[in-house]
Amino acid sequence: MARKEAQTLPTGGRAWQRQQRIGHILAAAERVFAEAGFEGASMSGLAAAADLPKANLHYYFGTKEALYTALLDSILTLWLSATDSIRPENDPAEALTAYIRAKMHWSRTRPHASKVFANEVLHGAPYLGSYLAGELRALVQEKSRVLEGWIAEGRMEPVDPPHLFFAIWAMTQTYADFEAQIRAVLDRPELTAQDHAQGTDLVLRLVLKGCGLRFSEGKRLGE
Amino acid sequence: MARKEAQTLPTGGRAWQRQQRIGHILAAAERVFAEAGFEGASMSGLAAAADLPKANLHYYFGTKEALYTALLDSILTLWLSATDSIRPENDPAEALTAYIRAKMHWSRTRPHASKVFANEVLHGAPYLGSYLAGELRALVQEKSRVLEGWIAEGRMEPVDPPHLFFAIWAMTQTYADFEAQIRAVLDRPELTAQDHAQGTDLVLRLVLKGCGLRFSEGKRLGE
DNA sequence: GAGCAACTTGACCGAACGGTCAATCTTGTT
DNA sequence: AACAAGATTGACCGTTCGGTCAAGTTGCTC
Repeated sequence: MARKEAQTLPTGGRAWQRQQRIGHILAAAERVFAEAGFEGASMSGLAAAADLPKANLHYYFGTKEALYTALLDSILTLWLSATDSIRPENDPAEALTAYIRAKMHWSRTRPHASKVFANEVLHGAPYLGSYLAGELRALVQEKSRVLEGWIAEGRMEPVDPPHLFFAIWAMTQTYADFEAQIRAVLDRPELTAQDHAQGTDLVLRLVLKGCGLRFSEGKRLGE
Repeated sequence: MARKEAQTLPTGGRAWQRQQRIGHILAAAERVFAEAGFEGASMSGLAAAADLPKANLHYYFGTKEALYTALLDSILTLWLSATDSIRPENDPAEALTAYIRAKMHWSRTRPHASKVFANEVLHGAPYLGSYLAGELRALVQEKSRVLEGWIAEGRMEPVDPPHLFFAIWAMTQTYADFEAQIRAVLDRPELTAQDHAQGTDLVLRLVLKGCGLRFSEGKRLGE
């Protein structure tokens, strides 16, 4: 799956307007696909969410499947960028803290994107299978080697790196994907910034202490 | 949502055969709804999976929605039973270990049930909303008081109990719900018993050490 | 074994689905 | 101002959807 980024286009031009429309449609589609899933979303529903005629969506994307994969594609760009802090020369506690905070922040600010991804994987990743087995797997292997290096140097306790990633993904994304459950249990009309802060604290606590690293409650980077 | 259990029926009787059929249809529906979601599953697909004519499913359940909610209902019975070990008089480490092992075992043996539940919550829990806000919320409040008791007695470190439950649910259920992702990253045709054992070890490590409790790798109850 | 309720099922229905298309309007270029 | 390429859209199409129904079969009761 190729991922190309829009280079800076002269504002107001024909191609620029095209990018605007496509971005507008994808933003609406993210909401609809997140709430209804691929099968549950209808082209007329997607069109209504974008406030455009259905035929217009077909003009830009051809098929529902193409619109969906274009959306997945745009989401993956975000997905891969959060592991930057995990590098051999960094401090393990600071690197993991930064990674977890980034994932939690992403769950808070882009819950729909997380849900679209979750729905795709939940149903067997029919469109994302090759990405998972390719780019994601390679990324996990690379970052796992970094963790193994830290373990070998005695800078953290021996934990299985891939499974640690699974645990971190699960705990952080649950605040987006299973938000309905968390809201119900906490009896909130919607999750507050404080709920997310408490969740972040707990995830940091479990991961850092689980890896034998120091953890101090409520700590922010730089304190 | 009422939950009634089949009392022992005389084998081979009229009512007994009816229960058999219903159980057979629900078992097939669990697979189909897990793989396709509510909207993605079709009545003809459900009928094919159960190897019965479509009209026969309508005879027993009336509508697709009724079949789906009957399935959810049967799943919830399992869901609520795993927290039994969390009682004030038990040892915190042993209670949490038993709970996590139960949840992990359930992810391994009933992955489809987990996926159906996950799909429902992911899309806003339209049918499960009242259960989440009712029975589940009450259960979490009750068990949270147990944890708070342990914390007050100094038997574990202060962690936010509801968020701890969210974390445990997320980490354990991820081995069922996001199995496609884990399989891809680990490069497996399917998850092995050892993969689950390593996952269990990691979840136990994070939770026990995160709560300031002792953790020894590979430990089983009674060792 | 007659009668009846429970069950089974192929054929069918209106609605909604994803997708197509030709007619029309807009816009950058010359 | 003229023109071509791009963009817009209402109307339409074949398929599949969830659901219904009537005709037929089965099995329990008396």
